[in-house]
Amino acid sequence: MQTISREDYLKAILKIEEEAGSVSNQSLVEKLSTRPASVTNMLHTLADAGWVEHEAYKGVRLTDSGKEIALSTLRKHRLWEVFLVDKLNFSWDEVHQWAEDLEHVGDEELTNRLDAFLGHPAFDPHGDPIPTAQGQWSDGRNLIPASKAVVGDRIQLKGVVDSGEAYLQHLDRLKIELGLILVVSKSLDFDESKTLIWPDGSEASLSKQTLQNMLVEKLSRKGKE
Amino acid sequence: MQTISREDYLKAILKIEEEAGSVSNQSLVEKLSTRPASVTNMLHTLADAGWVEHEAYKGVRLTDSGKEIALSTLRKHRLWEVFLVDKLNFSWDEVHQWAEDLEHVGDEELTNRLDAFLGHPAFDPHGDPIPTAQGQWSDGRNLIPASKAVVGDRIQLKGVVDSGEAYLQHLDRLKIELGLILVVSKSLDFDESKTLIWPDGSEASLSKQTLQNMLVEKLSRKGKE
DNA sequence: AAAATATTTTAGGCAGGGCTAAAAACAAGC
DNA sequence: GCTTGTTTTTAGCCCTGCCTAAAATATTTT
Repeated sequence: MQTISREDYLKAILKIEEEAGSVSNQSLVEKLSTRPASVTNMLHTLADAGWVEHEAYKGVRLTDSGKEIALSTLRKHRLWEVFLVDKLNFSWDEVHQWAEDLEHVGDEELTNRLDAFLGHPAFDPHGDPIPTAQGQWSDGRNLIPASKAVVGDRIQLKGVVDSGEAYLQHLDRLKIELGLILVVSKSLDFDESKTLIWPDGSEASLSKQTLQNMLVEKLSRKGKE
Repeated sequence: MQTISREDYLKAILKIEEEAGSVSNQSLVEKLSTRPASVTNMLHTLADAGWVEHEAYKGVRLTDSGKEIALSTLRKHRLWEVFLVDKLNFSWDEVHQWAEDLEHVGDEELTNRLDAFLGHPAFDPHGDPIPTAQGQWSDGRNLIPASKAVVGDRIQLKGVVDSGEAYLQHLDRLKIELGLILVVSKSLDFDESKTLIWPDGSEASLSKQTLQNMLVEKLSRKGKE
């Protein structure tokens, strides 16, 4: 049985704060696949440590020190993911679980050396931004879901909303990977699917679902990036 | 507080079996810096899992499956040490603790990829042999403690008996590292210290203690390896 | 062989995280 | 404003590994 650490909770709270604004017990139950009572327990632990502020029945908020730990853990996680993909040649759908373990190893010094060894990557294998050693991680990019692209657009895949194994493997089967440039050739309004053209000239139609989870950068309609 | 895992116990039992032949509760208490009751507890756990055979008051012995796990853990530990030194530029006295954590991450697949990435190293940064994926790890080398070398011998440092921080840092201060070739120029029988000559011509006298912990290969008295 | 010493095991607890079942608080509907 | 239903918390217990203190077994000394 894989036990969920304090850091895992902090990371989850951080993500939910961003996605939804407020963090309920329920939202943590879902994100972490655990039970309400376990969450309540842990929130007490985290509050006692000064990492969150918790008001019974009202939800939870990261304190500054909690956020610092969450970002530092996220940084380690994403750097190790880069290591696993770039150096050990794992594919992007295989790395999450190991990174989950690796993120609990090492201190700031080790993390910084790993960062340097990897060449200070800005994004992980799923296109998620890697926080800096100083805890900065404003994305800076202006990405939109591919579902928002219209006919004629040249779009480049820069990230995914869902980095679950199933979805990533689905993209693999479609020969879609980070950096790939596609052109929207047709848009079926009734079911919101779109037909896209690959650089090699082949084309295929992607479902609304698939498109919503692809984060793309819109390149100029004809020219270059 | 850093908790000692089952694998750590198996590794310790393996080492003590080799060093001393039989493994007492006491020997584990010392090697793992813990308490007798904790050891007894864990030995029950390990025996229940079928990894050791334990007879009360008589000692403990690894089973085949226990030995397999111990060797596999040792392999992971030593490969990660190579990673930390070769890739992240840590020094040989800094890596043990992190490797202790890293060895619990990943499966055989990850370990084999790490092994390949590192170029299938045969020895870790302290000169200890790295077991193969098949659990082989006969050393093959014929190393002797430097204390056994006599005047005129050319010796090359290939390993250390004690890989504790203090000893390794002591060697660092003496500009002694793995691979270094020294020549024995003088031997003081009364306190068993020896004077050695470095490749750059400088010389220094090492104590019996220091010499006993250096594992060297005796090169031909004049020629090459 | 008895006494004294050393080692190992049992007994009983602590802490971290997890769980179920039941109670309490909040939110909605009428 | 009361009833129903959902969410959150409390209560009580499990498991792993750790600990101390005390009892049991070995070993050594006399």
